[in-house]
Amino acid sequence: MNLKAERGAATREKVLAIATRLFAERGYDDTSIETVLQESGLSRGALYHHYAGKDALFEAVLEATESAIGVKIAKAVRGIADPAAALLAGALAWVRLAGDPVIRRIVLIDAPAVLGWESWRAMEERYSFGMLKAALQATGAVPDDFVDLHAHMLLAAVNESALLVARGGDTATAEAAVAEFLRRVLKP
Amino acid sequence: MNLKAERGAATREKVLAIATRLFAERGYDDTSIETVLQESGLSRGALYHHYAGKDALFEAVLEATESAIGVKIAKAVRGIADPAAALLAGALAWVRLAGDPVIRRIVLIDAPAVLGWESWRAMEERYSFGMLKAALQATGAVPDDFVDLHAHMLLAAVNESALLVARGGDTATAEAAVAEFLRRVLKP
DNA sequence: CTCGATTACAGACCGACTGTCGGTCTAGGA
DNA sequence: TCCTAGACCGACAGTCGGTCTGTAATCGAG
Repeated sequence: MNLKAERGAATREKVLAIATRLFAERGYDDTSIETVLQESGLSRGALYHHYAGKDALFEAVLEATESAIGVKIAKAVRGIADPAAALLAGALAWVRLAGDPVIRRIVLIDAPAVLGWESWRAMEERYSFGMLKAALQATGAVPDDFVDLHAHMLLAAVNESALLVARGGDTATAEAAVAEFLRRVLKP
Repeated sequence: MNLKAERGAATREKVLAIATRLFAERGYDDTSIETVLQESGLSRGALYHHYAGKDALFEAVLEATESAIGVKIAKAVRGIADPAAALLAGALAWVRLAGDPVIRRIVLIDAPAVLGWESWRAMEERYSFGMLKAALQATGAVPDDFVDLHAHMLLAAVNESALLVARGGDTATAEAAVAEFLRRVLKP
């Protein structure tokens, strides 16, 4: 049971890569399973053998993307001792990452509508939001009662900046604005 | 040109109301034109005579909803002289409004994915965002360079709180958190 | 009042898409 | 060697958005 399992994994990976590209380029609705099939050279049956449906395929793509983001942000924060500085570094890294159209379209725009807000939120909790909340808690700058809500608001604010940059806004200004915004929120 | 125009307007209004309810209950994707047709007793031809397509119908629904929101928030702010206080009042009103599933699903979740982020942003600009930005500018609490970006971030943050409340969070806590958040952002 | 133009509405029809289902093939353990 | 499980195949059904042709009623000009 090795060759078979490997082949299966390779197929899943291939489909995942192609689907990621297509979802990012055209969005979820305008990406047909048919196209994924054509570009991957796979048959319908094969695809539906690995993924339960179009939704499930998207969810797998999202999961992989979020995971990759988590790794990159963790790398950007590594070695920074001061919690506030780490928070800022992470936020800025995220703003830069969201310039990537893949992340922009899949994670920020389509995901809530496709998965439903609940599932989307649950996944964010496991990745970017979880990290941000822990960092915010560590700074101790926010009353305990508000840590959760303020973490949500901060993440939303930073996401918004990322989207603005991705639309073609000035990156430098956006990063300065995020830094200033964060400074204000962290200083009572 | 009166009876005909009136009948047309009445039809549009009727379809709009039904579509609004369905979009809010099931979301854009899971609402079929067929269902709208059944519930309104209209024919396909009639609907496509008034609206260019499903997208256009959704856009009309969104426009009407945003407009209604604008009116309500303007009412909540009316008579408050202090810009910062008005900003806070408007934000809290918006948080409460977003408890309405219609607003939640249509404006905050589906709109960006259906219209595309650009068009969604353009419409927000004409309504809630436009008001928030003007109010923020009036407070003079934020450097001119950052007014636009901070307005975006604030709106996103407040939207997020609204979504959390709508999911079943504690309204009182959320409002307190928003107030505190706003206070921090406005005080350099 | 007459008559062409315009508008509201009707519903058959088409193409595209998603998801299902019975079946084939092959690797690898018993 | 045999037999099971998993990878893969492709025809098919059902749904849905959108188009097209046709009909009835209203409107405005003459």
